[in-house]
Amino acid sequence: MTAASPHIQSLKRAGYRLTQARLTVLRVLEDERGHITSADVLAQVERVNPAIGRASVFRTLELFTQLGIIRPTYISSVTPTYVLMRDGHHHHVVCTACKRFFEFDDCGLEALTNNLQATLGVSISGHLLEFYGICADCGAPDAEGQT
Amino acid sequence: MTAASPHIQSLKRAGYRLTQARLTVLRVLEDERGHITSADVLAQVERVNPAIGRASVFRTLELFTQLGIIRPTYISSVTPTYVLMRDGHHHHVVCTACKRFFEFDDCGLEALTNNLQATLGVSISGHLLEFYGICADCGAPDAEGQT
DNA sequence: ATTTATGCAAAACTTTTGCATGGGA
DNA sequence: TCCCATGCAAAAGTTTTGCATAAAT
Repeated sequence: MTAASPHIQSLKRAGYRLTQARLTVLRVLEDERGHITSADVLAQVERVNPAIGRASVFRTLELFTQLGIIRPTYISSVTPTYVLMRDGHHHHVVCTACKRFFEFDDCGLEALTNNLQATLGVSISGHLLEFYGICADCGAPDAEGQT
Repeated sequence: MTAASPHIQSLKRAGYRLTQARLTVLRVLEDERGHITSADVLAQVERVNPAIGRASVFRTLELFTQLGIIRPTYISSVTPTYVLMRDGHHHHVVCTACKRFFEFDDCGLEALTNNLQATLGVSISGHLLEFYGICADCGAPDAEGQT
């Protein structure tokens, strides 16, 4: 009954109730290891617990975004892809051809973060770093874009 | 009538035609200095040239995204905010409270980019770096609320 | 016992098609 | 001239309300 996820902690710390809808959405997000479209969250939640309404899923996604638990990004299509912000940050490389992504941990942005906080007077809580490119599998066979 | 913007160059280099719709959308994007929602692009284009249809605006935004000229991101709301990718990259800090953003140029990600290309075998063409935080105006030096 | 959060289903929007026609190269 | 790209308007989706009720704390 104790909240295992640190995300649940921030939820309660912010004064929100831990409901079935929120717990289910969080589990779906964590099961997908942090990359999932809103449409898929909707589908998974319905599969796991059909009693949960779509509206609650969207309301939860918005709440989680506000709390910095997740971040919507556009990998492809209209539907946003949500990434889990572990420790407030997330980094990946997206193949613009096949839309696959490759996460990586070390971003070395601590210095820049501190620098920006000092320079702009902003209190930074997290970041998203997204690289775009063509993965090895999609690799350019044509000779057009030489870098 | 030569294309001044380097973005127009990449458009033509990729074999696409320089049409009124595309030129107008690009101008709107550049006028807004690189941060504008799809809804605002739509509105601005209609204002500048009512003859251009909504569908073409969306088709153009998608094309520009594919070409790496712009990148959709979620600053707030359902509507994506498009950022201009000058030289393929873009960096900013977003205040999660007032949604204002602060661009900055130096990201120091060259080493990481090379490292990722070598490690993952990906050919990287650009990146988006987004910091989240509370700006000086929104962040009360005093703990609680405003007022 | 209090409120907050939910579910439902329709309403509100945003984005996408299909196709004949106009406009670039 | 030859096609690509457009415009139109309806269709297809996705996300958001409003409100009575359920359920966390």
